[in-house]
Amino acid sequence: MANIQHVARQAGVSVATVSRVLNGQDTVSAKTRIKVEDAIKKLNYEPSMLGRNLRNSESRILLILIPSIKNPFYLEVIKGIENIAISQNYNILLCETDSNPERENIYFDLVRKKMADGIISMDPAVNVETLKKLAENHAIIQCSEYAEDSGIPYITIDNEEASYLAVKHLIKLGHEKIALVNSDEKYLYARQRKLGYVRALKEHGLSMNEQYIIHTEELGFEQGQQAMKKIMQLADRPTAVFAVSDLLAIGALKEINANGLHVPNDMAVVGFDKIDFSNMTNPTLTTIAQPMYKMGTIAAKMLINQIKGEHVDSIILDHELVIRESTLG
Amino acid sequence: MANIQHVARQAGVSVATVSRVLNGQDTVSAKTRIKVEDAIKKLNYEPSMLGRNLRNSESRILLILIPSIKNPFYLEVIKGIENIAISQNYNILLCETDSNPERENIYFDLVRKKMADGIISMDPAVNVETLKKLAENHAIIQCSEYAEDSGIPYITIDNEEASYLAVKHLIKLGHEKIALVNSDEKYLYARQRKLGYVRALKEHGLSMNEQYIIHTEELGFEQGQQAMKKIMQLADRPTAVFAVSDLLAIGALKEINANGLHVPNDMAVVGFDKIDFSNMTNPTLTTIAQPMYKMGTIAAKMLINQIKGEHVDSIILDHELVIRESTLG
DNA sequence: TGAAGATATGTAATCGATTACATTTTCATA
DNA sequence: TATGAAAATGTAATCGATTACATATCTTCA
Repeated sequence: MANIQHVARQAGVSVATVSRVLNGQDTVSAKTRIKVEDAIKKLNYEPSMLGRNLRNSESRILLILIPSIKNPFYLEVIKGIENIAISQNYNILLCETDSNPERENIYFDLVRKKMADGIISMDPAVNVETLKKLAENHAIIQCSEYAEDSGIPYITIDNEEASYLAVKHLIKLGHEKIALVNSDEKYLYARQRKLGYVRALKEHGLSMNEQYIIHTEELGFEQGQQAMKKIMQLADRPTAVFAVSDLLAIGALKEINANGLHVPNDMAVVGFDKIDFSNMTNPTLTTIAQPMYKMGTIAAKMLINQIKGEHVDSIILDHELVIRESTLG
Repeated sequence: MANIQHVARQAGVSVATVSRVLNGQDTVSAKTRIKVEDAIKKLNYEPSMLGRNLRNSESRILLILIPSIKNPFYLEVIKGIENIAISQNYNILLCETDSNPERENIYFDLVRKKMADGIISMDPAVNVETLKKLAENHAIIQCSEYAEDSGIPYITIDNEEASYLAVKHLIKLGHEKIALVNSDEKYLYARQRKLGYVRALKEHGLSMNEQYIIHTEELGFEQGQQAMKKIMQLADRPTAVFAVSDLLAIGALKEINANGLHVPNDMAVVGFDKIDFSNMTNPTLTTIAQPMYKMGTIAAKMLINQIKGEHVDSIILDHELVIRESTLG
């Protein structure tokens, strides 16, 4: 396959000139530019990014760290990232850690080895210490989930406030016994969402029942079903459930249906994320909408700016309660 | 940041020796190996893949072309690809074309420019001519969707047979008026699945009603709903629907529910792919299971073998009918 | 016409690894 | 101890681009 030397020879110019044409520099005369372009066409030449990248010490690849590709929440964010990336001539390497530190390390190595120019971390299970160390020498943005004191810029929503909003909605509807299906509280977002839940209860004079709080290992349909099973068995059964993920909420919904109970009359359900599925369930799911796509675009812009050496500030985006059948009948 | 020269100097050896240690060659004495390893540790050295890749004329990146990241079918396949890739020291670049030729071309360019070592194409809307031309100089595997006469190896299932199986199942249940929600027949899989549908009808002496065949632009919930709306309006309404994607089937399900009809008593539904969500709907969805994960692993192995210069043969995997509530009550 | 300045082009170093080939060191054996 | 083979290490070319700096060519105007 042809390289820049061949093109130079074919066009009767030096490689420098070819490179100038390639990069659209304006110091090339029209005549030589045409000669070079002809040679390029004739030889079917495509510049190698391997050479260019080495010379420029960049890979033009952005790494996206997610726990699981199966949660549609991430997909919408990724779409946002991707569109910005493409428009700026970057490409994205999607890295699914499965919350497995070994996997994570393989991907971190890509940055260390210059195979990627920066990281957007969306993995709540990420090793914060490693991330901090990496951030000393590399561009990193935290998206959605973040470590507060890490000094690494992040973009997210106000999880506590969103959760508060969801629970308040249920309280306003008259519910007094509200279950919380949360994920492991080792994750910041889980702690924040619990805080919102607690605050809403307190503010409306409702007492908190520890039995009403269920923790799940992962965010999935299965886990939602399991959690709901536990809730169903409670002596003093709640009349509403707030799940911190639509996936959990949909699993819960299925379990409630399986028990012959009616949603929302017997049990109201609120989810989180507003994934596409949440509007396909029967009944449709009340949920908290996050601006996922926007979050992705901004995260990408932040990262690219950071790669350029600019300073970037953390950002908190708005959320919204979307009321549908699972709380309104 | 340290490079191989620095390490060599620090260890008092040549770069060749450092490189040998790096690549685990056994011609290095234990003594020097330790010296070099110490130097590496001391300097916090990480070999740059940019240098290595240029020298080796490889990027160790595999490109995966999918139409939309939103269809969970692809996700499971991708998981399979990813696991094999990682185990063989490759990484995957996920490329969502949105069936947009411009996007597609951006991604093809990555291969032309040596930024990727090969392609797994899963996009039915791919430009076959371009793909064929690319295949002359680059490693390419077609996964799930393929062009028959392209000469490019593929891995897929027997779409016609799978479709036949689905429709036969409905016929056996006594249905005689069966609608087909298909995607655009410019795609091979759509034509194949229609063939299976037609064959099942014919074989059981049922006449084909063109009105019962609906085509959709894309595979999504929306399109499924729209298709079902049309079916609902038919004078002689079918009693069953076979949709060529779970997404379409789930959209249809929603529309049927919205019309106050009962599934499967008033209208039976069969989908295709067995995505996770198909078991969460109410009622759960009868569907054709494809071995998605396995398909991914094999596709990745095929591609890597092809990159190595080996000859690879096309493969057809088994499918399976999964009977659930949407046809059985 | 010729000198200064502007414009166009070329030369060669560079990015950071790998590796063919050359050279040195080690070691067993005569 | 000398010798030759085997083992260890080094030298320098190479992958394919970019770019600082040097040089050549072209304009312009006194």
